[in-house]
Amino acid sequence: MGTTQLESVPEPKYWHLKTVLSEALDSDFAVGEVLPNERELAARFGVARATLRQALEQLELEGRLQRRRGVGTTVAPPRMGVAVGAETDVWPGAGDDAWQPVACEETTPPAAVARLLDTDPDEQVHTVRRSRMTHGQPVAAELLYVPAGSVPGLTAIGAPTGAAHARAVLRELQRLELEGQDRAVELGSASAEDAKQLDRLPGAPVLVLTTRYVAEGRTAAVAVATYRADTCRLTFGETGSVQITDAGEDRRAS
Amino acid sequence: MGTTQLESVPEPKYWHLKTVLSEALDSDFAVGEVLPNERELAARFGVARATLRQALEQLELEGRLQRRRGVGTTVAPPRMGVAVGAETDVWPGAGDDAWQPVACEETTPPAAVARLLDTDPDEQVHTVRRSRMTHGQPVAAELLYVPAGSVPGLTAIGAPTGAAHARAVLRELQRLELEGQDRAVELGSASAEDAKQLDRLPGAPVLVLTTRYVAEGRTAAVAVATYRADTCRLTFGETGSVQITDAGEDRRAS
DNA sequence: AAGTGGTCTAGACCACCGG
DNA sequence: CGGTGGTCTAGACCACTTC
Repeated sequence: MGTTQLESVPEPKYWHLKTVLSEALDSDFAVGEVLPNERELAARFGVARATLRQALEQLELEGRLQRRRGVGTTVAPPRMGVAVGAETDVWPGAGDDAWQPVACEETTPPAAVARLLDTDPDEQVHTVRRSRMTHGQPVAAELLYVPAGSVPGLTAIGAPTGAAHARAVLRELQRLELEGQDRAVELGSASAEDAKQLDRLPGAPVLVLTTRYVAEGRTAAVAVATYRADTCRLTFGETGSVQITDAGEDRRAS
Repeated sequence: MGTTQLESVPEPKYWHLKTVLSEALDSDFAVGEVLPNERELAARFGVARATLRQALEQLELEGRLQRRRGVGTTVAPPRMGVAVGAETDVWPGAGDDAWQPVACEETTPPAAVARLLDTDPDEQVHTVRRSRMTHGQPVAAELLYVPAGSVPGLTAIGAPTGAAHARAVLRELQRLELEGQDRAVELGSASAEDAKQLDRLPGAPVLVLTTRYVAEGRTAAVAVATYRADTCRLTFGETGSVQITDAGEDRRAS
C-alpha cells in the first residue's frame, strides 16, 4: 500500500560511489594529493572494499586517479595532450621528436602487421623498439616494423641489435620519399613488455596507434605505438593553429 | 635446500587464464559462438567466478568477447574500422554520412567545451545530439555544440527542440566556410545517456573524439563523439588510398 | 520459470614501497 | 617492518532475457 518506491531503477552502489568521489575530487582535493587508503574509504562509505575498488577503477580509467601499489591513491593531473601527426608526412625519427630508440632485432611480425606490410607471415623484418617521453614520464612504447626491402642500404651489418642499429635503420628509412600515412586508434591492454616500459602493470588500458607509412606506392613500414590511456590524450592537429588543450573528461557538475 | 622455485614472479591467475582463453578463442571458437556460462567456466578452470570474470573483462576490453546480461558471452567479430575525417574539412552532416540527428536543445556546455568555444561558461548554445550507425549497429553518440553566433540565420524559431531543429542547425552551419579542424582522442566511460544510445551499460569504455571546427578565424563549433571502444577502431585516412583494415590487437601466439 | 551476466559481501593472503 | 594496493575466494542476491 503506501510503499513508496524510492528507486525504481536502483543505481549500482559503485556507480553512485564514483559520482560522489568525483565531486569530492573536484571540490576537496588538489592534484597530487593522496586519498585515504581503500580500507578506510570503504568503511567510511559503508561498502565492501571490492565495491569501493570498482569505483576507483572507473575513476582511474577516466584519468582522475592514479594508484600505485605500496604507495597509495593520488589525484591525477589533467591528461596531457600528446601530438601524433602534428608533423604530418614525416618519417619516424626525423623531426628529432621525443622518441628515443631503445633496441632493434629481427623478428617475424604479428600476423596483422604482416598483412599490412604485405610480407609473408614468417618473413623476418627489422623491429625497432622506441620509447616516447613527455615531461619526464614515459607515455608511449612503440614497435616499428621495417621490411628489409625498405632499407636496402643495410646489407652488411655486424651486430643487428641494440640501440645503435635501431638508429641505423631509422636513418636508412629516411632516405625514402614518404608519400603518405594512414593511422588508426583503438583500445588495447598493455603487454608485459609494454607495461614495463610504460611503468604500469600488465593489462593496463592503452591507446594503440597503428601507423602505416607509404612510400614508392607500397607500405614501407608499420608502427604500432601503445600510449598510456590514463595519462594521455592523442591530438591530431591539422590547422597548425592552437590545438585542443583541455577538453578531457566531462568534469560536469550536473 | 632443494626447493625449486617454480615461479619467481608468479603470474596472476587471471592473466594466465586470459592467455589460455585467448588461445582457445583463436583455435576452437567461431565468431558469434556462445561460450559456456561463467559458473561452468570457473569450475572448469578451478577458480572463483570473480577471477574468471577478471579475465573475461580483459578480453572484452580488447574486443575479443561480447557479454550481454541474460544472454551469454559470445565471440566478438574483429573490430570495425570507423573512418573519422576521411572527409577532411567537412562540416558535420554535409557528406550525408552515417550520422543521424536525434534531437536538439539549448544547453550550457561543459566547462571544458565552453573553454574551447571561447564562450561564457553559462552561455547557452545549440546542442545537437546525433547517432552514428554502421552495419546496423550503433557505434557512436555525439553532442555537437554550436554557439548562436555561428548560425545567425536561426533567429526566429518556434520550437527550438527535436530532430527537425537539429537538421536546421546543421544546415545553417554549412553556410560558413570551414577553415580547418583539430581532433583529439582519449579514453572515457559512457554516461548513462550515451550508454543507452550505444546499447551498452553505463561506464562501458568509449573512445572520446573531440573535434574543434574552425571558421572565420575562430572556433565555430565543437563536437564530442563517444565511440564504442569494444567494437570500433578509429581510422584517420590521409592518403585516400587503401586504409588500415585489420590491425587490431596483437592476436599473438607467443 | 530458468538461466544468464551484473553487483555485492567479508573475509584472506600476496607483492610492493617506504622508512 | 608496517602500510599500501593487487589478487583471490565462496558464497549471496539482483536484473535481464528467453522460453
